[in-house]
Amino acid sequence: MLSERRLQVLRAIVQDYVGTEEPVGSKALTERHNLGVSPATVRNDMAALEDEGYIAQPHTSAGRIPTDKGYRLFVDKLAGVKPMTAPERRAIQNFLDGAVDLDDVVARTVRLLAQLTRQVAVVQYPSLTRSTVRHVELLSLAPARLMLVLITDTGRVEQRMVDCPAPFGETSLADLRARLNSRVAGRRFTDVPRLVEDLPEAFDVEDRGTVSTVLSSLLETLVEENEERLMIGGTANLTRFGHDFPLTIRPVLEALEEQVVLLKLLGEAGDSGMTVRIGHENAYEGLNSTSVVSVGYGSGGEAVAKLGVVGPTRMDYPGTMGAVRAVARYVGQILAES
Amino acid sequence: MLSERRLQVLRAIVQDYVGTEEPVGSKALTERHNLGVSPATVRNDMAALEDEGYIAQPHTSAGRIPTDKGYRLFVDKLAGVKPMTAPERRAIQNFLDGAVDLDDVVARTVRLLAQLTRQVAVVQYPSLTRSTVRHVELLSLAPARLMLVLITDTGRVEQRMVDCPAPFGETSLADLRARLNSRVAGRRFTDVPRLVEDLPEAFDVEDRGTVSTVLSSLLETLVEENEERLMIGGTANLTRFGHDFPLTIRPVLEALEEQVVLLKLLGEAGDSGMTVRIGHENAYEGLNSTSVVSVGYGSGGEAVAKLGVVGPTRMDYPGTMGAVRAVARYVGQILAES
DNA sequence: CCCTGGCACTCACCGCAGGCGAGTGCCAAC
DNA sequence: GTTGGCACTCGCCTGCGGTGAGTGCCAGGG
Repeated sequence: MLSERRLQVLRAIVQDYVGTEEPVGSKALTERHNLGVSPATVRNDMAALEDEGYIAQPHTSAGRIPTDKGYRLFVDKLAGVKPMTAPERRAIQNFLDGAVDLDDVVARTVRLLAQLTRQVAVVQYPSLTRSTVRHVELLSLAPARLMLVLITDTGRVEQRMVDCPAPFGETSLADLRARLNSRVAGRRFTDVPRLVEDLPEAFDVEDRGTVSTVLSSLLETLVEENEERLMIGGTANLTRFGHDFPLTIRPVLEALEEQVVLLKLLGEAGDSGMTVRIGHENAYEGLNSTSVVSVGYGSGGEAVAKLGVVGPTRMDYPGTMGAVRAVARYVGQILAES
Repeated sequence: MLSERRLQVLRAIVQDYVGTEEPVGSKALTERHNLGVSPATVRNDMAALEDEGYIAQPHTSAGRIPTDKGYRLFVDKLAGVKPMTAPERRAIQNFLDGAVDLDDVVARTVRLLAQLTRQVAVVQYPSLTRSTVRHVELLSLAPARLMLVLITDTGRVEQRMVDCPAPFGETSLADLRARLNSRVAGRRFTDVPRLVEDLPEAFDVEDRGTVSTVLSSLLETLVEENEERLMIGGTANLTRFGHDFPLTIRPVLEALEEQVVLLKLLGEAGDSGMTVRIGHENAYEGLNSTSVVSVGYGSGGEAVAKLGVVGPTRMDYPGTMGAVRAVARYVGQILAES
């Protein structure tokens, strides 16, 4: 177990390194933080921290930089979440309040997060599978061709064509529409399959085929996970990364383009509370020198999707976590209102 | 007027520079292209080309590189559009044929373009203002709250909430829905305002307020230009740019995030045929060292939106133009079929 | 008049050596 | 356990020739 002072030293190293982006030495540490001990003592502590794998030196005779393990300890034990100031909170709220529809909410959230954290922001569209149904609409486009429109409580709209096995009259259509809505409106997506199971039985024999087709189409829409979409922003912030450019930035850009990767990443993060994945903790290789801070957000108390930021492992964790948490909170509010 | 051989020299310079990314000298030119003259002669020609502003030397005693003006001449007079090979065309078609809906078409197109050109691809969603209406749907969410859903022939769906001045009965709603669709279904967006002008008059006095509200909401949706969306991909290709990194890449990433800028850029490009904007020809400063190749695409003979790529001025113009044109063509076909 | 070979010149790039200084590890003393 | 001292390491910067690709100019030949 590390002594209290050694933890303080580690904290100071992380803070200084994040600030200056340069390896930090024992002398500079004692000057900038009043630890009450001499550089020599700090050197001993640093040697111990290095033995434990919390810090490392890029070259002999250079200062120390935190390792992923060091950051991990810092995040878990040494740093809190820095709350947003009142003006910042107001700014967030004002910025998000102007949104006119779901796309706009997501777009604004991405911009906001990117600006606040000066890093790459990732926002997942509210997931279908965890939302509730606001309305199901059926439109007749041709005698045997319907359009199914699904509207969620988060304002998302999914549509899909349905080719019917047999022509389907307007009366039957209205009937189906009414029955469908009375059963599923306001219900959670996960409950829908159970709720509509026996619906075909209420219809005439000749219509049952069509009803079944519509229903399976509806269910497909519900489970279609690959419809999970993302919005990304603030990629220009990647240029602030470091000096060793192309090598660092390239795999990150590639990862960001692979939405599958990002979705997986967000999916793996814990469902409740904030998750911080540091460097090699990210399964995807391209993100081995970045950290991902993510958190769920949702309209009720329940998370329907996630948002977060991707940045260098050398990031201001307390500030970033504060911003991510605050934004998630306000987005949740906005969604609940609309 | 430049002699034929000088044009050949310019063409050779552009080709070599694009290939090697290094300033090209007189000796190397005569070796790689059989111009039939000696290096000394080429030097004279180069001096002339430099006087005219088509090429420049980064430093005294270095080779020449083309200027924006040089590229312009190259694109206009010296280079054709390199057609895709048959296998490439098949690959494009196969890749796009798998798309299941509009989002997917656009997403696939972006990926495809980015891969083919190894540059940043930009695809505009089919614009509302030039498409036709497939269906308008009205849903009653609450007594005085409706949802308006607009479905276009390109498969795009726009929705919008409407708060009514007075409660609106189901019968009136069905009536409005029917009348609205009979007037606008299949018509072009630009014609809609004229077609629905006198619609409120057909309704009872107490409903007219609501009908007007719905109609103005519909018209708003139609003209709302900022709803024009873009999809961008292949940003990782920016890392292939050059050696002088952060400086070059940053403003480009910033420009790409500003969808407004890109939309303006695409909008300014000619409506028909392919447009190439080279370096400083782009109004936006951040793109002064890039070229934008864009072209309209559409389901009929008519362009409903644009797509293109953004890359360094030092790009393979014939190849890029060929890819952009081919992709636009196939996307048009796909849209027409669906 | 245009092309060509020759020639002197420029200047970016490379590798090398030397000096500087931040930072370290170790040790003896408190 | 802490401290000051000290020798050592090594990355970084700077200055310095050497090298070579490339140029501009000029005089001579088709």
